[in-house]
Parts: sequence; C-alpha cells; structure tokens
Amino acid sequence: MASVPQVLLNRPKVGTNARQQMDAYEPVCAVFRRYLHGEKLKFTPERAMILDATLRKEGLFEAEGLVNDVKALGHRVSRATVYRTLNHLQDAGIVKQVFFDNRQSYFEVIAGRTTHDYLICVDTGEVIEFNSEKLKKLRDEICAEHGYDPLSHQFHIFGLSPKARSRKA
Amino acid sequence: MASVPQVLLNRPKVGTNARQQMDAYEPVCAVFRRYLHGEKLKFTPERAMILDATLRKEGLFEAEGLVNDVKALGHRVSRATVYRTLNHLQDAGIVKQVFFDNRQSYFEVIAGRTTHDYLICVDTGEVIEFNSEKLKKLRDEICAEHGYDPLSHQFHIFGLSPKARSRKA
DNA sequence: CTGATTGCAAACACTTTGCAGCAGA
DNA sequence: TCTGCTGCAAAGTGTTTGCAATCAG
Repeated sequence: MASVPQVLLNRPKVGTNARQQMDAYEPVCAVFRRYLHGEKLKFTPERAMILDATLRKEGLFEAEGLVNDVKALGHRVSRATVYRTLNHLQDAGIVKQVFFDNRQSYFEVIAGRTTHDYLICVDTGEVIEFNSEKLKKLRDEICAEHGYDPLSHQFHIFGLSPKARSRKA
Repeated sequence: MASVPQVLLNRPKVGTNARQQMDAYEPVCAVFRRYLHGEKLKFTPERAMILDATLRKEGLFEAEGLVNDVKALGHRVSRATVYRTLNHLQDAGIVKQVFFDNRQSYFEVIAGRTTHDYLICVDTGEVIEFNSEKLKKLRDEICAEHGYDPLSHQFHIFGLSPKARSRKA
C-alpha cells in the first residue's frame, strides 16, 4: 500500500496574521483527522490520497473525475472507496454535494473557501460561479422566520447566456 | 384505450376579473395542447390522464407517485409514458424538475401557480415551502450583472428544524 | 489483536431506449 | 394514410453494498 502523500501531510501554513486567512489555510487534513478520530474511524493512506486530490480541485467536480485524479497522481483506489470517502468528507464539513441534475452528483470543497452559487446556461451549459452576500443574508432571514438553524444552501439560476442568445438570433 | 378524463377537459374557468387570477386558472390543458400542436406532437388520452394527475398535485412529487396516481384514477399507463410525458410537460413550461438528491428527481407544477423554494431539515427530512420576492429580485439582479436572461431557479436551504434541535437536546 | 477498511463484483434504483403493434389527425 | 405514440422489457448509469482478505491503532 502506498505511503501517505507528502504534499498533503506537509502542507505549509501560510498567511497566519489575519484570522480569516488562518482559518482559510489551516490544513484541512487536520480537520479530517480530528473528525475521523472523533468517529473512531481510521486515517488510511487511501483517505489521505483522496483528500489530497480533492483539495486540488477548483470549483465543481464529479466523483468520476476524482477517481481519475487520484490515478493521475500515481495512486490506485477503487471507485467504492472514493465514494465512501466523499461521504466522510461531507460529514466532516470539508466538501458539499451539489445537485444539478438527476444523473449524478457534483461536489465542491467548502472547508476554508468561499462557497459559490451557480448561474447555468440551459443552452450552452456554461456555468458561472458567483458569490452573494445578500443571498446569505436572505437565507439567514428565512431560516430565522421558521426557527431553523442554517447549515448550507444551494442556489442555482438557470437562464440564457449572451452567447446562447446571439447564437439563436 | 380509455377516453380523455372529463375533469381535465371541462376544467372550469374561475376568477376572471384580476389578470393574475385569469392566468392562474386558464386551463393548463390548453397550454399543453398548444405546445403539442406546435411541436407536431399528438394529444393522446395517456397524455391527458397524466396531465390531469399532475395538476392535482400540490407541491413536490416524484415520477413514481404520479404513476400510482394515474392508476388510482382508474387508468393504466406505463412508467415509460409517464417519464416521456413529464419531459414534454417541462418543455411546455407546465412543470419543473427539482433536484434535491442524486437518487431521483422531483417535480413541481409551475403553470399558473406561484413557484416555491425549499427549506429542508437535514435531520428530520421536513420540507417547508416558501416564497420570497426578495429572492426573485436578487436572481434578476445577478442575471443582469452577467447578461443572462433568467428562466428559472432553485434555492434549497438545508438546516436544522426546531424539532430536530429539541430532539438532540 | 480487533474492529475498521479495501477492492471487487454484484446489486440497486431511477430513468431511458429499441421495437413491434396501435392510433391520432 | 402516415407519423407519432404506447407498453414492454432490456439496457444504461451513477452509486451502494456484501464479502473475504487486509491493515491501522
């Protein structure tokens, strides 16, 4: 069995002055280990590899893509383990699942990153990520109205991009 | 083959004074027929039955539930036809697909109704429908920023309901 | 040591599709 | 008549699961 990838375990701590930056860069690996320990689960090389590949992802990604990435990094893990680990990463609050269609699910790293919402062109399939403070405020207002504690949200806007419109014209 | 259900074809027009009400109650059946005709598709008894069962739905529903409803109304249609018809109903702008999880899709009637967004308790599975004008405004703002024409959106908030919180306490 | 984990392949659940016969317009 | 439609069963597809061997703590 391969050893734990160095890039992950030795991930450097940077930007330690501002608290936000600290949070943003504190090794997510530690978060995961803490979570696993608390759940009496084990930190295996496979889980480390998958976390490593996950943290290299920008924006949305699919389980299948992650499997390939791990392979590209020279490791071997089964699809099953990737799926199982993605579930743990979700429970640990490191990634979140995003539902765009009924074929498959997508994932996004949330630990130490700003989360996104999506503007999707139904014609071209373009996806724009955006970030809205107003939306977060609105979310919290709505939760408060119903006595809910907000955990996360998904906001997908479907529309026609300028490109799609001009193509039709 | 069974005849077209009466309840659908003779759906009464009510509330014709305010324009909104008119729009809300104008027989969706006519909308569907117009759509089908425009696409050179046929208005079959099966499609009428499925539309009928669909319009009786309140809030979210699943394809499987619709199959059962049609059967409960005393008709028989295959699952395949229900799926095929749901696609046409979407294209006709009568229902929209909602993505909550990766197991299956959910649907909601939108024609002549106010659309909803959802507040979901991750612990109990409770679903609260809500409606926010602010959200719609925000959606349009974001689209305008990126030059998009808004078509629809989905806003799901995941959180803990008061019930779930007290259960854990 | 002992219970958790892994890979494999089979199982799953929802959805789509190919096809032969049937039926709107 | 001429397409399009239906039901059926088979195929698809992303994801989950049972199991025996293996490993982390």
